[in-house]
Amino acid sequence: MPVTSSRTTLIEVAKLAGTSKTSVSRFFGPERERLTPKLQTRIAEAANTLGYQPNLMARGLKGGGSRLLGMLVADIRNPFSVAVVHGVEQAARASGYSLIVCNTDNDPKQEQQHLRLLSAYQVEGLIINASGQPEAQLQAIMRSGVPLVLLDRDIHQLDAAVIGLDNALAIDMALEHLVEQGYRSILYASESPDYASARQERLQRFTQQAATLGINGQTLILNNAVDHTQTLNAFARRSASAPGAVLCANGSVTLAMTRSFQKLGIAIGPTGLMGIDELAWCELITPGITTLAQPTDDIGQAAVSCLLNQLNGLAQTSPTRYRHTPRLQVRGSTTPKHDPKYV
Amino acid sequence: MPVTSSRTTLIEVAKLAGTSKTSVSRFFGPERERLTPKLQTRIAEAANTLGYQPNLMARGLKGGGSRLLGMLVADIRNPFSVAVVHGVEQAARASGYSLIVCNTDNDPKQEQQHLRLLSAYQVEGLIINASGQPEAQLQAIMRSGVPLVLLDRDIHQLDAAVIGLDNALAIDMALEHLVEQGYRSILYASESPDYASARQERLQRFTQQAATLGINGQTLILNNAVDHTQTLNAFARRSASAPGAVLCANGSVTLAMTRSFQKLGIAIGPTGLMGIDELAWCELITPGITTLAQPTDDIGQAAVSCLLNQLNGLAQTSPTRYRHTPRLQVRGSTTPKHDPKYV
DNA sequence: AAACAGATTGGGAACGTTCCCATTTTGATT
DNA sequence: AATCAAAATGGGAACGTTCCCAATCTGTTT
Repeated sequence: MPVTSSRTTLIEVAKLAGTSKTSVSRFFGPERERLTPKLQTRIAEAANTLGYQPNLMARGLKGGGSRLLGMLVADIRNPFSVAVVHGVEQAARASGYSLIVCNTDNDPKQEQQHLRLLSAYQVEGLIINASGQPEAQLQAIMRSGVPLVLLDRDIHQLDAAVIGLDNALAIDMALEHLVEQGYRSILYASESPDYASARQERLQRFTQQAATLGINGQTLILNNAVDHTQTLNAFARRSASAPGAVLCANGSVTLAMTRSFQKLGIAIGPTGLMGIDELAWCELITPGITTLAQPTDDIGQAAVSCLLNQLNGLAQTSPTRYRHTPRLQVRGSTTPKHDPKYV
Repeated sequence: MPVTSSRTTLIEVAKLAGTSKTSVSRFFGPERERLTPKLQTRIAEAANTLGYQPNLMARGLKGGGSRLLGMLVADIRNPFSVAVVHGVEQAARASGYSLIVCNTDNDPKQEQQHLRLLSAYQVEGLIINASGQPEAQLQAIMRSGVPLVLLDRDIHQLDAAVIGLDNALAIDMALEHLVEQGYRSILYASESPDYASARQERLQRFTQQAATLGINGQTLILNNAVDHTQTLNAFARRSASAPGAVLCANGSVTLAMTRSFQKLGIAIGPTGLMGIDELAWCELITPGITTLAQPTDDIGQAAVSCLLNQLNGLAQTSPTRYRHTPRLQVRGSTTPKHDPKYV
């Protein structure tokens, strides 16, 4: 056994098996069945003793396709993103694709760089959870024939499918639940919507529906420059007379709000607390935080199958939106202790 | 602008710039400085108007190296793993490498498959957080000259560097803190050590040090088959007379134990609770859970630089272990309310 | 037995790049 | 002006695969 053996190639396997490179190539491709059983075993043996691994770089070079999917994630430390990555990876693997995941840390600069990188690796499809609005780059990528799917966040002037939560429905479900529980005044807490379309949609639907339903709706835009505890405290104290609830636009907002509740000594429940995105610790905070869980595996799978459809020429007629339905996970944080005489 | 333009190549850029492919190749490689400024601008312009992207597959094929690092993660939904991935990615990017992350979901079968895949992509280095003991495969990879680093979990009979927490030190720090706080009886909760060397090391150090320090040390091995609440309950009730604490071997154990504390109505603090691994929610559980935070960014960086050293021929003389020091994050869960008359 | 169709196999070009080496250009020195 | 060294540039082979097409082999039909 050699101390350092450079990688074995197709040709060496062919030589050992006493056949041609073409046959070995076929053996490892989709045409294995065209080979005589005898030849197949001979090749299998040779490949085995040499420990042969096909070189996917070479395959990717010559027409065969790279069998790679690329994924751009805005924040890999966000549990929601990780859950979706997990779903995407499962689905990709199941279809014989591998995944390169790039994390942009919400930095448009890094986003641009990673996009260049991914297309340099000849990925066959791209799943984008954007931080900025890299429309120009993405348009160029689409023009070069690489299918592309947007995750959670839309991008203006880009004709691509968007996959994510049904944000309007989520807000509706949350409001319905909160109202049903007796809350009459609702504070919607969100990070700055900026370019994140999901945040925009949720915020917009909230203000719209609050008005329609005749709820006293307020919004609180988080922003590390400004301290939001004032607003929150005022809101909670007022709700001693009429129960109010805080609705959090996503997981990190839920984290921030829970922290603030504790710091300010606001009782959870009497003042309601609810969040979009399910998190492992939501059941641990007494009395448990009610959430809308996103079907992350479904979302990941949808992204991959959308890509695969495009790869197989089943291009959708027009860019579609795939809206997924959240699951309501009721816990104690949305049960006011009051006699619900305000209903 | 063509509706669908197949990818532009080096040659097309050369033609447009009125030069040879070699010069263009140099322009995009490390030899750019060897080119006349005039030629450089000419190439830059041509590449720009054509929107040229070097094809990394072709580069990887012909000697130039793939500039890819591979990483195998046992459980991507574990926040600790994600944090390390994040550190690795940062460090890799800083050195001009990209990262393919594969998640094995703790399944040795998938692990094997992903290892095959990664080496097929000609990764130049491999960072392995193993689920099983794929020694044979890893030995083959090392023999083929690909440097390799183990993360958190050692593998028998493999001469590779191991990077992770200084497990003995972590246990010592935890015990010291708990004893200082007045706890005299400590229950060490861990998942089954199996092949996970970090778990083994922690467990072993615990039993050893408990004996040395004259602490009443018990261990509780979690296991989804058996219900552990009995043991925990008995332990907590007994500690009404002499304060006891539960030490959790890692983040998921901390999660499980916190759940159990709540379900059984055990007061956190009077019965101590402490965990290895810092988690976002540990400060939210009243009165806050004391943790030993792992320096995940440092660990990720160490893994990459260890790989890079090997790539640059600075092979360490013998496989090393890089042991990192945890940071103690004290919170209320390790403050018994008792008058410390038992000290 | 000859002829033929179909299945099986093999040779060679091509993919887009890098690297070796040869060639040309530049500028300094005699 | 001639010579020479160094710098700059270019041509061609090679990397390991896939795919096209040609060559061979099998078994069946006339």
